[in-house]
Amino acid sequence: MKLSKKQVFLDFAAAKGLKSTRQRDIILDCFLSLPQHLSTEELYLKLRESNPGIGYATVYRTLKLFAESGIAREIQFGDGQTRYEHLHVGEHHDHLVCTRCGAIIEFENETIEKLQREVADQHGFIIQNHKLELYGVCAACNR
Amino acid sequence: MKLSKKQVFLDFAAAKGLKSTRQRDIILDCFLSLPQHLSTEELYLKLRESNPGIGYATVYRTLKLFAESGIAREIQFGDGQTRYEHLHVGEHHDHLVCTRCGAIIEFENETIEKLQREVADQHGFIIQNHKLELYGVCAACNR
DNA sequence: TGTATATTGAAAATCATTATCAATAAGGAT
DNA sequence: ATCCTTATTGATAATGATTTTCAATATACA
Repeated sequence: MKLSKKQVFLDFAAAKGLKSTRQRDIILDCFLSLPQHLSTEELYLKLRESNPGIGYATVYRTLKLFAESGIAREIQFGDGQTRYEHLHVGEHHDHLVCTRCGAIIEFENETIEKLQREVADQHGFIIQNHKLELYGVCAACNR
Repeated sequence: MKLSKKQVFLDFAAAKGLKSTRQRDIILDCFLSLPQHLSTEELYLKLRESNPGIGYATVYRTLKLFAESGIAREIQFGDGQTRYEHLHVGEHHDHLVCTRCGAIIEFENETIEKLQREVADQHGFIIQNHKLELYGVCAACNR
């Protein structure tokens, strides 16, 4: 059975000798309960609603830990803000980004992934991860 | 016959009513003579070697114009700096980025592009451009 | 309970980029 | 050639996101 993201992070923290803190627990629960692609600031504002005491720096630090632990991934859509999305180990998806309304649609395509691996092989390159984003106008915007 | 990038930019500038300036000419020549994927700062430093008078802001402004004119494209590899690469109209390539030595290898794959268009079609999405980067360890580094 | 160490929050610092603005340069009109 | 309008420049200040600093506090374990 697959471990929950929460457990994955707690294991990571334990292995790294991190102490468990109230703030990290709160941020973890909040992060997991919210939708994908949140920017640090969005999460911070959300957190403040129920926990006014939490500092900006702590949110930044904690999100970086999430990324390091593998339960989240940093993404950038060119708007100058780093966003974080949930991530199961081994899971991967790519994005359609609407340049008009900002909507983000996720997709997966195993054929594309296979071709990527072939390209990498041809160059003797070992892929760790990848990023694929298609920018354009979404269905709702182009009518 | 295909227009040179230099001519493409000059046409763009003329159409936009921009005045031609010594600085822009210098920056254009320098940019075109240097390799791909230069950051603004790298180009700025290179320029200063032969033209100490050119200001930082001018380099930023001019590179933005290059991107607007279509002869260059902004790319970001997650290191916090915007880079610019040369671009012929209609030309497109993707990147293998070595996370160990920082090497950037370009590739093109028409099959992947076709699949991308299919994915977009399925979502009623009109692609304007795309970004595909494979991060990993290059051949030179993994031996 | 004591102690070593990780963590926190507030504020200052940093880094890349952008805006401001007075001085200058270009390109046409006269 | 000179005037005039407008774009451009460079220095500097401002911005916005992220990081660092550091003293105070909390945690884990002996």
